[in-house]
Amino acid sequence: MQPRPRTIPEATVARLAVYLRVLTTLADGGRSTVSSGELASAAGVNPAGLRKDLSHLGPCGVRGVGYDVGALRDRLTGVLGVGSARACVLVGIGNLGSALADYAGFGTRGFEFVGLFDASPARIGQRIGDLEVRGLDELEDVVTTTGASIGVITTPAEVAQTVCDRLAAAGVRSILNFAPVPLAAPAGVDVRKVDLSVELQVLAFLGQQRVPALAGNETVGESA
Amino acid sequence: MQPRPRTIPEATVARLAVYLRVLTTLADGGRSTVSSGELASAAGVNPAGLRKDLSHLGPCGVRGVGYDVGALRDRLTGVLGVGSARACVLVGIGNLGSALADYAGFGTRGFEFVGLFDASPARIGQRIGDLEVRGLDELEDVVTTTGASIGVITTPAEVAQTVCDRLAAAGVRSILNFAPVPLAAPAGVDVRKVDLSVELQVLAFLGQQRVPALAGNETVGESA
DNA sequence: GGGACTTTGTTCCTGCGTTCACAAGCGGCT
DNA sequence: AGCCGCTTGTGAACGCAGGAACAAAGTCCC
Repeated sequence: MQPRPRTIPEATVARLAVYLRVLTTLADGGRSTVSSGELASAAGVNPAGLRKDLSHLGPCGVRGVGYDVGALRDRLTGVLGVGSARACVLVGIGNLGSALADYAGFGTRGFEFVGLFDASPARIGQRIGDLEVRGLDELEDVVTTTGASIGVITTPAEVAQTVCDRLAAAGVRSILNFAPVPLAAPAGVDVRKVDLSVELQVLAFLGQQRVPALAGNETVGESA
Repeated sequence: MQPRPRTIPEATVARLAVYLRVLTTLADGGRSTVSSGELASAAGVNPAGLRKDLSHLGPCGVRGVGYDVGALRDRLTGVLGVGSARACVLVGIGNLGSALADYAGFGTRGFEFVGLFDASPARIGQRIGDLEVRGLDELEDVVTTTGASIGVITTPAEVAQTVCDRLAAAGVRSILNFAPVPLAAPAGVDVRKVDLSVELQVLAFLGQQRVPALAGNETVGESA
């Protein structure tokens, strides 16, 4: 007797986040309703798939009309859990870490960095945005005090596992890993990996594989 | 009569890139052979899946022994097309773009940035690594001259499509897009998207969804 | 030289994600 | 009030990725 099953496929969740972004843009533009076709093309997905994704949160559209932009945006905000800002810590303030700490796309989406950490004394004390880089020894204190639930790892590969262990022990329950190593975490802690060099290598392979095909270029395709 | 079908699943290609990285590390350590189990655990995947992935490039192991580290590394290098360095251009030298331009993980993996571009006069002329940031008007010239086949977009969302169009017209055939918009490219041009804020939102959702479950933490799991 | 053990390569199967196609429902027009 | 067009929501089929189990093959030991 539960109207909607509690499990939403991970691939769907990723697309819901995209829909939310598009809806926010539409709402800022004063738009009141959207059809699934229009929303799907703005998000770069199939209209039927979009409707199926949205059906996971119960009926939220009006047949013959479409979806109410504001209502759907609020619904997605609630489901994705970005209604209240989430505290995040970032470990490893190299080039990539600095960029992420300053990345506007996070702050405007319900995420707030509450601690930046690095092992190098040269970086400790440096200011990025309105935060000061702290030493790794303060990691547990800050996580406990702020109740941060998300950790981002941009350290060298060699220390990533150690940092992961300390984050998990301190109470962080979700970890985004940019280091090129697989991380083992205790059950109850989610780890997602982003591997930038792998992305490039996949591209290189696809490009090389396509060369002998000599594909024509008369049509236009949608790519996510 | 083609011993190996020319199509390798994209998910497999991504893992092959990971295997290549692990193999390089092993080779540097002087290791001569590896078993699928060991390689799989180092890469964070299932042993059976690893063997299936490798089977796409024909038999390359010795039963009862394992895989020759050097030979397999060379084979993967060839298949992935990173034998010769690939020329890349990067458009949008903000925080993220600067970090990528300096990211060591690219240069050591067969990718070389040959051009950095930005629209802001304040950034033009700035040096990053051994390259100088150029104006967008030089984009086509540099792509043509260097024969760059890969483009990386780290611009604001508003101009990403325009940059994509210019890259494709100039001859770039693979594009890595960090801007939070779906890009349309001509057929024959591959586009891959990396959306950092979506990754965080998925993490936030998984974390919130897990709260009512109150999962125990007695076991240890592998997370990619 | 033969047997047993180890490890690969393959095959089957299960489950998930995606897509297509249709029925149900709502607003607007006559 | 009734009809029509439009759009959502859902059911079914297809294809793909992942995992487990089994057979082939090579090596080491007796």
